[in-house]
Amino acid sequence: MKTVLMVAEKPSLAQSIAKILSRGSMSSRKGLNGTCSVYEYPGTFAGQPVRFKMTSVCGHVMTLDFLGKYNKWDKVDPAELFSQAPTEKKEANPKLNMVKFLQVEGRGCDCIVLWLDCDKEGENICFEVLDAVLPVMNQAHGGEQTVFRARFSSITDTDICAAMARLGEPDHNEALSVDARQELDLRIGCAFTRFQTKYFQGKYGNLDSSLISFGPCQTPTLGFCVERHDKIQSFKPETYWVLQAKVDVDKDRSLLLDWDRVRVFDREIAQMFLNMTKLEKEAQVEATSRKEKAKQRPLALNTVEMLRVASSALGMGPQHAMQTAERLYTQGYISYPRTETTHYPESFDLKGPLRQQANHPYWADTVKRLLAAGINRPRKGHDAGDHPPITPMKAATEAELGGEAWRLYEYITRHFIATVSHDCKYLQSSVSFRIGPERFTCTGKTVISPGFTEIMPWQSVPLEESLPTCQKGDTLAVAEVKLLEKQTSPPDYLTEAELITLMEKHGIGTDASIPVHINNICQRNYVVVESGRRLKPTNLGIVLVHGYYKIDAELVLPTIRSAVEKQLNLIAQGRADFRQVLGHTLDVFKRKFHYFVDSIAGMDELMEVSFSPLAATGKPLSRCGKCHRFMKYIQAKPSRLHCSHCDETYTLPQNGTIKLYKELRCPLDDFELVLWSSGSRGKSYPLCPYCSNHPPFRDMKKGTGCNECTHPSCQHSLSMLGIGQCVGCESGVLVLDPTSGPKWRVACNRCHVLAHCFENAHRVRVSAETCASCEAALLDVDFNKAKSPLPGDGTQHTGCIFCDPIFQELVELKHAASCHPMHRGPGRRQGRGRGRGRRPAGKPGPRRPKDKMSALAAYFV
DNA sequence: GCAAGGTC
Repeated sequence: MKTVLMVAEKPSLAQSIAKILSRGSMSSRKGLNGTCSVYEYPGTFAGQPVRFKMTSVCGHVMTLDFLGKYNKWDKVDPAELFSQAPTEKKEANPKLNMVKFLQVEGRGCDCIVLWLDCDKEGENICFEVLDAVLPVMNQAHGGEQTVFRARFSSITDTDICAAMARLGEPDHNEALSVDARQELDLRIGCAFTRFQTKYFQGKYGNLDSSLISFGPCQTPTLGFCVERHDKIQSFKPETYWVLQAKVDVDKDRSLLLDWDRVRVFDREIAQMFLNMTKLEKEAQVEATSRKEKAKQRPLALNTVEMLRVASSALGMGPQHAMQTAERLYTQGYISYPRTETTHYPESFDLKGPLRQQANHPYWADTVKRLLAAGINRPRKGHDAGDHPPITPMKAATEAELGGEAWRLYEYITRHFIATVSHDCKYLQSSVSFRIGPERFTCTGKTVISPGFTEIMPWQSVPLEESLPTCQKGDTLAVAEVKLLEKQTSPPDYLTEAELITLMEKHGIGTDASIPVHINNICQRNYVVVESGRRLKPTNLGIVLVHGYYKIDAELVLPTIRSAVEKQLNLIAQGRADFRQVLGHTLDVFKRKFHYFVDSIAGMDELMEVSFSPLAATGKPLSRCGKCHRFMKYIQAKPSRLHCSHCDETYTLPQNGTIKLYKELRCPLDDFELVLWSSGSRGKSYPLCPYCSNHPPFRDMKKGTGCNECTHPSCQHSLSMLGIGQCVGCESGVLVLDPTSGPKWRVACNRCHVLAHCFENAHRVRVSAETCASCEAALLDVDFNKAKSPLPGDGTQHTGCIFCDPIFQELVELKHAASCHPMHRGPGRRQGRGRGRGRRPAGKPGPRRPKDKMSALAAYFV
C-alpha cells in the first residue's frame, strides 16, 4: 500500500486537518523532535487505498544567513554584504531537528500533499519541505505527479475536503518572491546595521544601545514615532475664541449651546459676534430633529485589533499580549490567536462557544437572553483565508486564569458575545437656535436599546440630560452669552495602538511581526513607553531619523517597504525574473548605502549635539598595557574600556559590573586586570581587557575571562584555579573564585552552575594534586579556628570537593543568581531539562567526578 | 552582535 505524506505549517493545524480528513479516527504519536505530532489513518488517494501520514513543520524550516566568515564584523566591509558575501540556508531552529524529522517521516512515502498556509511564506515553506523530503521519498515510476498542493481558505470541513478533492501544485514563483525578500532584508539590514553600529559606537561613549540597527520595517516604525515628536516640537499654539450661549429651560435648569461657527481665530471678529448677540434676550427655536441612529456591533476579532485594544485599554504591550494569548490558546481557552480574518466562516458554530458562557458569573444574563431570543448574525468582515477570528473556546474564571491572562480572556469573550449581539440603538435629537443673527445648536443622545454595549460597557452611549421638548418658533430666555478664549493644543505622543494602525495601513510588518518590530525599537532604546502606552522617541531615535531625512529620506519613509514589495509581487506573479529583481534592488540599495556612508557626517553632526565622544566619557579605571595610562570605563551599553592615548576600545562582558582587581596585571600584555561580577550573589572572575578582545591562545574564545584562559602558570588562569568538569554542562569547568572569601564560591566558566563552599574558611587554594578517584584537583583549605567544621582542633584540610566526605558536607551547589527566572530578561526560555539526566551516559570527560556527580547534580533544580 | 518572516 502506498503512503501519502501530508505536511501542515504548525502542529495545531496538522491535528485539525487530520481530524477532518480522517473523520476523527486517526492514530497519533509524537515526532522525534517532541514538538510535531504524526497522525495516521487509512483512506483512498487517486482511487487507490493508501495510508495517510499527516504532520507539520513549525513555520520556516530554513533561515538565510551569511557564510560564517562573513559574520566577523571586524574583518568584513559591510559594503561586501550587498553582493560578494555568499549566503546559505541554515536550519531555522536547530533544536527542532526539522530536516531530520521530515526525512524520518518522509522516507518510503510515495506522494506528498503540502498543507502549508496559503500565503507566500507558506508557498516558500512548501519548497523547504520538498528540499528535505524529496530525496528520501520513493521515486515515481511513470512520471506521474507525486507532489501536491492543497489550497484552502479556512479550517472547516467543507473547505478542507474541497481542497483535498482539488489538489494542485506548489507555486514556485511565489516561493521565489520570498527567497528574494529574505535575501534583500538580510543584505540591506545587516550592511546598514553594521556600518552604523561600528561608526557611532567607535565615536560616542553614551549612546546607550549596543546596536544601532536598521531595517526596512523597524526603521519606518521608528519614523512614525519621530514624525509625531516633530509635530509636537514644531507645534505653535494658536489662540481662538468661542461664543458660548446659555439658555434657561425653566427656573432651575439651563442649557449650554454649541456655536455653529465653532470657533474664530480673530479676536476682533469674535468680539463683533459677541456684540451682535449679547444684548439679545431670547433664543428662538429654528428647527428640531430626532433621528434614530445605530452604533454598530464590532467585527469579529483578529490579531491586530486584539493588540490595539490590549495596548490602549488593558495597558498590555503587543509582545506581552501575544505571549499571553498564545498561552490561552495552548491551554484551550481561546482559538488560534494569529489571524487577519474578521469574518466567521459560514459553517462556524457560533452558538456552541456562546452556550459555554451561559453560566459565567459575569455575563450569564446577557448570554442566556441572547440564546433565548436568538443571536444576531455577525457583520460581514474580511476573510483573509487564514484562521477563524479569535473566539473563546471554553468558559474560564478570573481565579482560574489570574491577572493579565484573565483580563485578555475577558476582553476576547466580551468581544465575541458583542459580535453576535444587536447594534446599539439610540435617538439623536437636536435643536437649532438663533440668537440675534447667530445660530447655535444643542444635541443629545438617548439610548433606545443598548445592544452589544451591554457586554462592552466601555462602548456605551454616555448618559446625557435629555433635551427640552420644544418646537419651531418657541423661544427660550438667554441666560448668558460670553466669549471664551482658548488655545489649540499640540498632539500627544503616538500611542502603541495608533502605531499599530499606521503600520497596518502602510503594510509594515505582519500581524505576527508587528509586535516584534515595536519591541525592537524599545529594546534598542530608540523609544520609551510612557504612561498610557505612548511611545516617546529618545535622543538616539530622533537623531537617527533626522539623520536619515537629511541624507536619504527614503531610508525611513514607510514607502520603502511597499516599493520593494511591489517588485517582489512581480516575481510572485511570474512577470519578472527573480535574479533580475534581486540584482536590481540590491544595486539600488548598494548605491544608497555608499551615498549614506559618504554623507554620514550629516548624521554625525546631529549625534555630536546629543552625545559625548568616547574620550570624554567614562571614569578612569585600569591601566592600559601599552601606554600605562589609565583607560576609561564606559558603563553605557555596550560597556567597554577606552584608552584615549592609544585610541583603542576594549569591549567587556555585558550585564555585569566591573571593578579594578587589586592592580594585578596580566603576565602576557601588562594590562591591569579587572574583576567582572554579576550582582552580589552571582559569580565573578578576573578578566584581562586585552586578552578578552584578542585571545592569546587558540582554545580561548573572545569575550571570556581568566577563568577560561589556558595560560600554564598565571595565578589567575583556568589552569591554576580550575577544579573539575562542571556537573551542569558539557564543556564547562568549575573554577575557584579567588575573590569570593569568606563565602567561598566555585563557579562553572561556561554555564550558570555555582557552588557555595567552606563558609568562613580564611584561605582556599587549588592544589597541584588530583583526586585519585575522580581526577578533580584537590582543594587546600584553612579554616577559622573558632568556626572550624573539622573534627578535633584541626584547621587545615586537603581533599576533593566531589569525593571527600568532609568537603561534601560543606558544598552547596546551585545555579548562579542570574540564572533564576527573576533575573532573566523577557523572552521565551525553556527552563526544563537542566542537570540530571541531560548528559549522555557513559561519556567520561577529563577530571570528571564519577558517580558522585549525580549526587551533586541532585542539588540543583 | 545584524533583517524579517514563520512558529513553540
